[in-house]
Amino acid sequence: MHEKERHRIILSAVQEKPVVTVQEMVELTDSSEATIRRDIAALHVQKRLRRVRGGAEAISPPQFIGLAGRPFSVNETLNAAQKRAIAREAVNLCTDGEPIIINGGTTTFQMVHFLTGRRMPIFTNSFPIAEHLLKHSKNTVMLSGGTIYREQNIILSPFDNDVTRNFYARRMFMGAQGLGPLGLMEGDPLLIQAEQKLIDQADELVVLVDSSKFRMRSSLILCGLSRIATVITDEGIEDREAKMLETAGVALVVARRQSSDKEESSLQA
Amino acid sequence: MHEKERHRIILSAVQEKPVVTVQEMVELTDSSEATIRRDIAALHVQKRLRRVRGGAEAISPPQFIGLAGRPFSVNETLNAAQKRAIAREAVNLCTDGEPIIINGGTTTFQMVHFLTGRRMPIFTNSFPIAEHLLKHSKNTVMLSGGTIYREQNIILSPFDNDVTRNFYARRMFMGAQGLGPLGLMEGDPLLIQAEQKLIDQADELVVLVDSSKFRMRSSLILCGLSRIATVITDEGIEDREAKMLETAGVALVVARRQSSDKEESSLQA
DNA sequence: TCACAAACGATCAATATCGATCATATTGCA
DNA sequence: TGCAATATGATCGATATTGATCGTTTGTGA
Repeated sequence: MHEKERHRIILSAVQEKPVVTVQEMVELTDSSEATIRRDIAALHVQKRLRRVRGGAEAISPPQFIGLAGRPFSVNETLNAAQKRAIAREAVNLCTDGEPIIINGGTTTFQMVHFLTGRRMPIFTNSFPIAEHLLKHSKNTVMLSGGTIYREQNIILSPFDNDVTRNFYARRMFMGAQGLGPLGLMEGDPLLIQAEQKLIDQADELVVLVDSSKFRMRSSLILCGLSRIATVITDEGIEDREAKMLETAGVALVVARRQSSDKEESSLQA
Repeated sequence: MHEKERHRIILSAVQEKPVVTVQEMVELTDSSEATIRRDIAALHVQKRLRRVRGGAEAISPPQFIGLAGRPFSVNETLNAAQKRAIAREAVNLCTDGEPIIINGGTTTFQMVHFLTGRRMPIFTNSFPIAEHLLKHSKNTVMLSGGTIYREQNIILSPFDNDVTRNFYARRMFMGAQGLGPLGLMEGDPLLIQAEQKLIDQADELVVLVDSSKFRMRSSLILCGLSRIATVITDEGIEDREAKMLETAGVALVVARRQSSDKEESSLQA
């Protein structure tokens, strides 16, 4: 990873959250603490961000947290490391120029950081994802039309004859609330609606779920395992669960966390 | 491969990605590192790109142009006071609960400041308008689907059977590049396309133009005067121009610049 | 206040990149 | 074809960047 590239990612991360820790940037850029510190110092003298103990913050505090910041406050900080590692693997599956669909969600949102240097047509129903990609990348961004639901951060239209139906991609990336033998599960009916609109617009369905999702159950089934091409998860996946995916013919990618994190205790929480 | 050929490839790569490494260019052109370095050096002195350690980056944006910041930087600062006064009058026409359509543009963008305390369904094809309303108001925001064009800051879909067709409003607000006896004129074909999609989705068409627009001419006619219900402009409008509107049955609102602006007024100082 | 852990800055070795030089290949021209 | 001019590729020493280590500073909680 090169200096400019790192600077881009760091600045993009600082836009996201009011304050970003050195550790987070280490994970994002896959470089060392020392390098990140040097980068922060350089960007600080360039007045592109403000250096604070533990990390960096955006230069202009009157920035509203707004929409993009909201997903973080709820459940983002907890499994952030896993989600990022999973998102990194997801982006690694992509080839420049190849169209993709990204369904809104906190895990899929993490993909934006790794998409900054890419160049491809990206369709999404998530306003924050579109916003971030527009501001921090040169990808072609396509958005589904409809009402913006603030709580779920997605755009949804009651009409079927939408631009959505005209976009076709090789891969679609999505998160979920749970993943079991019956298939992909979601809790929010609104999300189900949004996802079902997109799910047939791509050849391969790639599901991004941290390993805790294998033990979650939910009332609403979105689709069966057979529809899923690939699952990306973290090292917490158990053999039994991996076996289940294998039996169903689902490819499995296990994302390893880059650095030695002591958040390993997050399982008991 | 010839020198010119490589230069073309390198420049195109730099346009697409903000930063390109020497290694990537080596793979792209199938030539050696030394050659690429020479090429980069040559293009650097020609100011066609900027040389950085490890590769090259695009010369133009050392900063992210971003989206929300752009409309202001171009021609916003100059006529900001007028535009804001016009936008205030436009919002004054609205009633809470009554759906409206706001077409993208620098003048219509100013409406967002006066919509913060309102509560109505707002449909727009402008990403910055949607972004601002989401972050700073509680209005219900609806967005048209499609590709986001960065230059014009609008969202446009090549398909007609869009969610757009299902939203109907009492009023639609739009700007224009010019307004003359022949009707409403626009310069950018892309904007024309976006506007024509929306124009029939509202009863009343409200046009926001500062008075200089009466003396502007443009090649593309969007619609005739008869289609326009109301024109909002500033005190610079001349009698002859006001007469023209009256004859065509267009209501005219002249926005006076308020010295009692609660916003930061650029006039006082 | 003290003890402890996290964050920091400095240093140094490992690595990557650069610039210069020279050998080789290609092109243009007589 | 032969020759000169130029472009390209390879090598190597010089330089810059990176990552790890270690001692110091800062913040936190008992």
